[in-house]
Amino acid sequence: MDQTSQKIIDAAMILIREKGYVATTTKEIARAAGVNECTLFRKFKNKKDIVLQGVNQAGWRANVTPDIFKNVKWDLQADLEMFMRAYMDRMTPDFVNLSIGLRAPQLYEETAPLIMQVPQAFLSSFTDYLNQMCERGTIAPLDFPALAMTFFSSTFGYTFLKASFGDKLTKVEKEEYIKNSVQMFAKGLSQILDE
Amino acid sequence: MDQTSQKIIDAAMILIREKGYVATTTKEIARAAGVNECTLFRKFKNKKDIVLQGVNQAGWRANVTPDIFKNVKWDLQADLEMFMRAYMDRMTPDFVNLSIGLRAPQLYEETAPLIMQVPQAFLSSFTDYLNQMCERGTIAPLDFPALAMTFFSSTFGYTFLKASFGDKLTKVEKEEYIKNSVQMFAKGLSQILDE
DNA sequence: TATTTATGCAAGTACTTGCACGCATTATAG
DNA sequence: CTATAATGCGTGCAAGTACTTGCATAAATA
Repeated sequence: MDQTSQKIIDAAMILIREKGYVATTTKEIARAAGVNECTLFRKFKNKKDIVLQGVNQAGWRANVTPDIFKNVKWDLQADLEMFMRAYMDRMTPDFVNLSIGLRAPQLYEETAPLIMQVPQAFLSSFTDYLNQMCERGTIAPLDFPALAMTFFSSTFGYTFLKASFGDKLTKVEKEEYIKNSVQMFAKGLSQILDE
Repeated sequence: MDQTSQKIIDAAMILIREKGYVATTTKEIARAAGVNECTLFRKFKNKKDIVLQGVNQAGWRANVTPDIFKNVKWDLQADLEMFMRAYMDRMTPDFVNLSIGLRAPQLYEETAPLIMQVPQAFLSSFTDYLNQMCERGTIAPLDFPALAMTFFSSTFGYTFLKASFGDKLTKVEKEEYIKNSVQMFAKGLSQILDE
């Protein structure tokens, strides 16, 4: 990937996360990239080609991969915190807004599988973790796919809502949210064994 | 509101939730409404005016108001189920997609406060509920704004993810999700008192 | 019946869109 | 230094954009 093409991709992705795919024009992309508009079409097939190459670059994807969940301590509270924080640290408002900006019918079919990779990685890693905790006897056998979905939904939900509405919806900050949520989840999950 | 104007608004809102505000053209709106394009501009100031009148109509807002949370039974498990189900029944994929379609910089500033009303109504109603449950001695005093955010985030998150990815992300169905989530939340909230 | 009102229709405005071309200039590599 | 490739620039295009205008017609209202 040569420097000019990269500048074009970067400019396009930034504009898309600010105003969405449809509203982003090739003229704007060119101006933002500091190149002439026709250069876009020499480097890329068309506008769609630019963003498809963009979403396939590691730099334009939130770095939420299964291996960030590797160093678990098999301590429920500590691990839940790690899972939630790992997602929130990597899924910044920028990535949330980019995901939304890519939600154009013209390309959603092609980008959705990529966007979905992050939730899928989180869910499968976390379900695995719960299963192993169950095998270790730390938590009771439960519907782990459903509970993993609950935990992820609350993690994703907070991230998305914060990115969308900022402090106008809630003044609860990230650390306060993680602390209280994890405490409740940990108790909700482990309590069953105590009975 | 005369019949023609209503047809125009309805057509516009449906198109917007399918392809977003920017990608929806006035020509399409007119065709979908079965009227001539120039009629749009006789009835409304401009394209933006159409959707602003739309979002201000009750029919184009998810009917999540504080009073649907009124008939609480002061039974934690039952009430949590009611809260979550009330939101999910009313916030259909259609409304989720409409909210996303309205996320255009040209009008987000004006629509965001309206879109935010639903989360705000949920959060404040639910925080009130937790406070009253605390006064009744059913649950221990905790950080209720944070925990309300957790509960709402998981409710919203599931709804949003299902609307976005359908069954491709998770096979966990609504009732299964509600049942397991509520059970964990109820235990996570009430358990503190047991100690 | 007479008059207002709502609408359709066709044409046209001014502007933007993605995209293509030729040509001059620069940077790079042999 | 020379040849090749990459780029900037202007121009142009066909189509599409939101929006307007003038006029005919039909329906509702007086």
